[in-house]
Amino acid sequence: MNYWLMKSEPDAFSLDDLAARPDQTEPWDGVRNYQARNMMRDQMRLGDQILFYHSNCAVPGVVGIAEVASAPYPDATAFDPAAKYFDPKSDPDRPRWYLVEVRYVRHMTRIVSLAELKTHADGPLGGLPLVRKGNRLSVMPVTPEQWQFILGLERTPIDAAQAPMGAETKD
DNA sequence: GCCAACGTTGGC
DNA sequence: GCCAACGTTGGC
Repeated sequence: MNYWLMKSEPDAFSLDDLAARPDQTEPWDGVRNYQARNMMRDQMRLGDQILFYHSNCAVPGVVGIAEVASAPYPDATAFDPAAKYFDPKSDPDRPRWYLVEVRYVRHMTRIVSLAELKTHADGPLGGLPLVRKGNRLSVMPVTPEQWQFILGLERTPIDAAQAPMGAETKD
């Protein structure tokens, strides 16, 4: 089994939105980045575990767990001229874009913020693209060690003296 | 809202 | 194949 981190803008599609879906499952359509596509198409397997990450929001960070709920298949939104992510270079005979379905597992007991994750960028999370400057990948692999470490952070209360700027709840 | 970092496009 | 221009991502 593999581990992943997947980003979503909560204004567009949040973890709550996923939990509210029928079967708590959603096709992860709209990915138009080759690296992200390759990981979904070539490496994701049913049951792989996903850190669900909220980007472009007040407190970016890992908000929950999801899992891969289907085999990869072509992203049909690329074929639809009316769709936001229409791509005329993709057609059903030679699909350019692929997706997997993602199923809700649970919310984190607390948000593990990007700011907090970054405090470990020179340690256990050194190899995680998310904490490296300028990273824009919306789907990335997570090692078993990184996965366990991040879940360990979840179980550890934030020490106020060590809390990164911005990790506190906004007022 | 700003802007740095990045990926893609297209002229040459 | 190079690279400047452009559009997008996403933290802050």
